[in-house]
Amino acid sequence: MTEISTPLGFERHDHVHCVDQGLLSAEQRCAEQGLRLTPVRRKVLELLLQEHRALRAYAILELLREAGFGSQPPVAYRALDFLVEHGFAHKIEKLNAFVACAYPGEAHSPAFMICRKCDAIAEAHSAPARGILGIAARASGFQIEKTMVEAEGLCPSCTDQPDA
Amino acid sequence: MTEISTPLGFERHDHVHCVDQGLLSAEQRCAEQGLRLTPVRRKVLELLLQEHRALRAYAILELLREAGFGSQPPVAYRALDFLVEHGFAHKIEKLNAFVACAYPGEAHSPAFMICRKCDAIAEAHSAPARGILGIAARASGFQIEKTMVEAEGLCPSCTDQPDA
DNA sequence: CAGTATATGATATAATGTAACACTACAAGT
DNA sequence: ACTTGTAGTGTTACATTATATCATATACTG
Repeated sequence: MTEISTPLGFERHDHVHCVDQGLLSAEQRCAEQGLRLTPVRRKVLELLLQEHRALRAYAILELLREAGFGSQPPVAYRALDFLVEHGFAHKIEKLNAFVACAYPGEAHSPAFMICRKCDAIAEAHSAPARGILGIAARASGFQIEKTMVEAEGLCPSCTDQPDA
Repeated sequence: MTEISTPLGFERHDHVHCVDQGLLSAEQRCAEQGLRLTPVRRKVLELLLQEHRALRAYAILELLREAGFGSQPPVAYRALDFLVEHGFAHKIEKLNAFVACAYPGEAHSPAFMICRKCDAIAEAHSAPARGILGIAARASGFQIEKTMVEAEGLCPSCTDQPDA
């Protein structure tokens, strides 16, 4: 697993660095904030970091089983809830699936670009509440707490190979 | 059902007008574009127009059953697919539920404000592809085809009654 | 080390969504 | 009118996604 592989932001990169860095920063932040990065939670984060794709809960569950953890749905969902709640991962609503956060630690309002062909996912930032939506919200008295942006389309590789 | 009721854009309004107008404009557009607004589809649209809330597929299914239509999941999902595909309704991914489009006919990229307390929903416009997200997409070579924006928060009524 | 809070394991079940097939309604061409 | 094709409906069966609940285990706190 040391090769340069799957796309992050659709670009090739040193993937081991991703995983190690991701786990490390999660450990640090949990220590700082008194959160418990238990074995299951750590494992799930590791699994997510290994893919720049969204993993579905039951795929994670299967991988957990292989790794010797409990294999009933709540095991995966609880770990995912923890990771999402604390910003280590995000849920892609469109796919009912989960990805590791690409900018852990930084407070941000993520926006996802989802390739409809290969399911690759890149995370960007967004600020919908600053634009027209924010204006509409203020006008109507709606208090925005969280926003979710997901864009569907074609990633660079799939654009280049329209028939593959 | 003639009273002024549920919020649209969180404001009181003449709801009968909503429903009638919605059905009428759908009929017109279907006629123009050679689409078939069959009884099931029309009924589902009517059900959605009656609520400015998201209805889940199985709730719709139940209402269809009461109205004498088929009551198996595909009946509802197929009608919903039709309505969504042609812009008469939208799916709220966050809730796995559906709402009637508030701006049928107008090409638009909807943004939803979802009250986490009472589940009321208002539809606004958005243009995420014009902002930071668009820049990120162009930079990475991602071709945005469709975007989804959902904001979670508190609607005006729920803000005013923080404990209800 | 007792008591409390938090996390895990496991069972069961709920909620959401689809594949596939038989049948029907309707439009188009002859 | 007849037949042929297409799209829509109804139904069965099943797949996928998610939770409630309870029992057990583990970890922090005084």
